[in-house]
Amino acid sequence: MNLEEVARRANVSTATVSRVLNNASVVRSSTRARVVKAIEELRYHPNLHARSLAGGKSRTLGVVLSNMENPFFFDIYKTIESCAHTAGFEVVVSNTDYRSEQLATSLRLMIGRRVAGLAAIVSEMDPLLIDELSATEIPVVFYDVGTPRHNIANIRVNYRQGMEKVIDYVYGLGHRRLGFIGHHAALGPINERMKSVMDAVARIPELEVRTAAGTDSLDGGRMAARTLLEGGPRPTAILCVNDIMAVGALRELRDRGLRVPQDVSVTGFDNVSLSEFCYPALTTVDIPREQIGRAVCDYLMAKSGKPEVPSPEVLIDPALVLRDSTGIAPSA
Amino acid sequence: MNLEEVARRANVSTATVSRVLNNASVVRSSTRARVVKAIEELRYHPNLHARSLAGGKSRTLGVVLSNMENPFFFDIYKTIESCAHTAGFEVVVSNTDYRSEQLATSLRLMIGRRVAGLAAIVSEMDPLLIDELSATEIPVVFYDVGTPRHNIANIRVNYRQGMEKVIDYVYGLGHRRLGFIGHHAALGPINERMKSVMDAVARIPELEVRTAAGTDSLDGGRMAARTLLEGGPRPTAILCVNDIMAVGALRELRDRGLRVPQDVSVTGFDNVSLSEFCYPALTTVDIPREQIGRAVCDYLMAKSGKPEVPSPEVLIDPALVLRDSTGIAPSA
DNA sequence: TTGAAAGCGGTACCAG
DNA sequence: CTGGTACCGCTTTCAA
Repeated sequence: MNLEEVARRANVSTATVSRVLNNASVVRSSTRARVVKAIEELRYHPNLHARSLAGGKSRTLGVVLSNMENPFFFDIYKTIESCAHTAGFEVVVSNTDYRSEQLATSLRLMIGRRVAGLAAIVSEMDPLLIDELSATEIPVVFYDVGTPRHNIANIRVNYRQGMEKVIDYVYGLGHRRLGFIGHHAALGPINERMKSVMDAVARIPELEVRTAAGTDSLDGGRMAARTLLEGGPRPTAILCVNDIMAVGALRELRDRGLRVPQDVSVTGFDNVSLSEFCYPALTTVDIPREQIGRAVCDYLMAKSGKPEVPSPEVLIDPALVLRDSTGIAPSA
Repeated sequence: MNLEEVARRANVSTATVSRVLNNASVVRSSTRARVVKAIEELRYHPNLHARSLAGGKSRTLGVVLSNMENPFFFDIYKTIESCAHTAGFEVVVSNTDYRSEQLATSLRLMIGRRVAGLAAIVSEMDPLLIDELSATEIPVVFYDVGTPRHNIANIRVNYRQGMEKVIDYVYGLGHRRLGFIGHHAALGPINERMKSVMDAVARIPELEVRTAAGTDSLDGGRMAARTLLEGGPRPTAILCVNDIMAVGALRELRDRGLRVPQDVSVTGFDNVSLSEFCYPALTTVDIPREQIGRAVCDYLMAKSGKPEVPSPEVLIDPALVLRDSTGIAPSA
């Protein structure tokens, strides 16, 4: 089923069918009616591959995420999608599961699709891949990783400042023995998140911290908490790299008969919706995911076509959100 | 950047470049090396649109979901994706947010992409859209909706049986005044889910039930619970259409100082991971999402190409999962 | 207002 | 083993 069949049935040329499909206003309305009729009768659906091949331009944004299952990423994605849709762009998404090999695959897939713009909301980034992207003419936005380059913009959150707020806060509550739960990708010493925690702790000599890692999931949080609780003196406050791991940690504490926050305080990060629905509601740090998504999307769509557009500046100082999972350190 | 430029640089024809790209084994290794070198130097990435246009076949599956944010849908998607990937298929996904207009858009998008197979894991389906799909030669699987047709298979879960189990269980615990929380798409009297609940309740004359609806989200569950609790005599058991809405309901009950399960029992549905991590852990019904995803994927990939493949039979009798959110009816 | 035809970037068949 | 070339389905001048 293609243009030609439609054209034949409507007694017009393929050019004309193409015109009504793209509602060029030049078509006489009687002709248009005939074509529309043929299209419906034939249940014709234009081949999008042919279209983008012939047209040259894309009107599709690519979004690559580390873990769509984590609402943090999903919320950003959702914002990008709705923002793109209202502007008449499509969005195609891909998940990396924090695997750098999958990242390469996903990114190349997007390049192959000749997306109009590419958002990489991922934790890790191979410099060679960045070169590869930079060589294309596709506008790219990275979140929280890498540095600006040709056609590559960056948008970041001041994770460090957020972490400092958390640590100062629990310190103020009398906590001295801390635990930090991260996912594997966030726990290497090279990692920005890890460094932030360590540096923030190092500012205060009385503080000590032990770390543990799991997968970026509810269960990963539970497992990491288990490791933490079985691997040495019990921390009085457990800081988590994000909310879902914190919810996992809450579960483990509950299973062990430890009360939150009376026995152990817990903090999350991101302020995803779940952080308010779990029990106890999580003290966390708000990362404005909508703002991030909007900035990414606006930039990519503006850039798509235009040569130079200012890089979006979103280096936010995230705010602490106090809820019920933190309290005064026990026996303090 | 295209085949021709690569070909020129490597002093071969485009046909040969195409061959090394598709690793046809016929290419002399010295030639191949030259081509590979050119590809890398030029940072060449094949245009996937051109490829699928020329090739004719697709190796991409389309997945359309009502609400990716609900882990129920996401888990199915994830299974399909991993299943497809290991078979060398790509997956492209689209969300409808329960909006039938968006469903039409999504489905047409998939048709336009000439996907090799299409999974529609959605709650509602316009018969006209089904006709439209049936007219294409794309193999389609619907979940829980519609009936088999040309090129259209169906896969369903015995929701009714699951609901009956829940109701019999809470009845056995002495509950007589029930509340049911659904999302809007699941609450019309035409809806299968709604009917299941009503019929299951009707079997037992002593039972009465009030219903409320919200969006399919944590917050929707909370709001629906609020409606239920403010709109009449308090139910002693609140049955929810799925787990995330149940978690939302738990929150509302907590806010009102009602203890679960001492004052009110709550049940979920689906048995998503969160149901085990919330507090109290939810009594729910297990829907084998992996099995569903696998069946969908296997069918579509088998069908893609072959003319007739048996329709996947997954009419499961889902199992009740007892946890901590249900108990004996108060003052019973 | 409409049609003819030249691509868009690949694939695959047919020769050589 | 390699090259030439006819498509794949659509868009887009250029003429009529």
